[in-house]
Amino acid sequence: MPMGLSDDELDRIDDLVTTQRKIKRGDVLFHNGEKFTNLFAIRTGFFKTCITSEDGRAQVTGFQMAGEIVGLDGIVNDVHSCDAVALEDAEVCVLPFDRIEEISREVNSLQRHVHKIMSREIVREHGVILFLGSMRAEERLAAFLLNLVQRLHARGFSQTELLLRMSREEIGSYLGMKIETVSRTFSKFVEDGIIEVKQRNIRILKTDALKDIINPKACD
Amino acid sequence: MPMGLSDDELDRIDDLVTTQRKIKRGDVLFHNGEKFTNLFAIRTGFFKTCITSEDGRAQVTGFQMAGEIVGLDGIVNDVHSCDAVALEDAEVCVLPFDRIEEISREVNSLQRHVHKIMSREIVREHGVILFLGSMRAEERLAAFLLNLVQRLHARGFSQTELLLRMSREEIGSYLGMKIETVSRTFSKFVEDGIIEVKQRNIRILKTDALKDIINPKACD
DNA sequence: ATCATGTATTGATGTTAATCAAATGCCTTT
DNA sequence: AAAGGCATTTGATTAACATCAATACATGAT
Repeated sequence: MPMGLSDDELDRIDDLVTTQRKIKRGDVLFHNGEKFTNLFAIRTGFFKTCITSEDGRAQVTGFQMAGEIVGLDGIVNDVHSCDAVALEDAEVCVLPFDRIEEISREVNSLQRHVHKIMSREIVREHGVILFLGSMRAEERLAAFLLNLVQRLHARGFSQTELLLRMSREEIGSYLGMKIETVSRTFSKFVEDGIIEVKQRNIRILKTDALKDIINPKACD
Repeated sequence: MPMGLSDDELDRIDDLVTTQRKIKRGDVLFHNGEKFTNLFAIRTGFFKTCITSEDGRAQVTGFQMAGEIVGLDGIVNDVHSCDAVALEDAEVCVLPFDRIEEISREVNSLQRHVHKIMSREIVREHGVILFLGSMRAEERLAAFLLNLVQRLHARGFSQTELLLRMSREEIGSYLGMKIETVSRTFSKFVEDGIIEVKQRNIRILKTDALKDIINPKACD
């Protein structure tokens, strides 16, 4: 939370971060139906959030990495409505939400920050809705890879290389396609010389080609 | 906003609702790229929100009716990232967001309310992601109809009859399917005796059948 | 009422991705 | 190293939906 804050304000925010929690790969940070009391700021590691409908249909709704906040779904009904699962060993800061509300009454910049985080999540989901509603398989995977690499780059990682923390199945669930289609689409990108794939290691050879797939160049 | 509030608190919230705005059918309440300053509470009428990607792909992200709030997408970057269009003549309360932040510092229940509204929108979008990612055409349309009629019923309207405010095209965009598929799916429901359709008037004959479509009964 | 325009339905065909099925490769355990 | 269990890839077929095309219907303007 890098903002111009007074010492006093910083102290207040320090109060907020009381506990940390370590989560092992595969473990659940919170699950659907669990009482909501905390938001979680991811310090290290990688998570997925997923919902399950009554009939057992599962859907990955997002992948979260260091610096991002999970748990916002729980605020509305004081109950979490999705699961958050660690895709690798992780550490999170536990942020009691009643404390957040309390402090954000006094520290304007925290209040603003909380609002922006929630709004950002809404806008992010708009993007997911866009690609699920209107893109074909290749476009979805291209958008997914570009989004991941862009977020990783913002954290100081390579713009061209990434290690997928999730399985093909989880990618498929997120992108609304079956595992076979995910695999075939990766293979197609490799054939076309756009990426290299070694298991979960991806090297992007032609970023522009990925962009072109999503946003085909008008030729007239 | 029905909550136990003191007179003083109610006065503060009255302050908030300074202006009302009338919007004609087809007119835009706010559009992508416009500076964000206000949220809008829908008093009467019906809206759609939609985003457009760079290459002109359009996607309806939601339909909003009386009592719901639009504009939350604008908070994160102080710029709206979608369009809100009236599908019928409408009236909205204009809620300056800086005033909301100011007052919600003092009136805890307003603060809580704002947080819940934003969280509710996040959870709603999870639901959209679920059906876009994992449901087939019939399931999507069934879920759409049930959701609409349930929201209308909560506002005192019929549980079985509804007037669609949006075109087949807009339904299709929201549900990630083409207009022809929307039309065919309506026709199929009519053939099956599940609904009656007269243009945009829908009468639901078998609510349970719609529920079964989404959530097929296990038979073993 | 008639015409024009936009909206919706229906039919025939094509494309995309799902499904079914098998094989391959990787990683862990013994 | 061998065996077993997953995850992934690849191939063949099918199902779902999109596209193309034509028609019907409804609404508003003249």
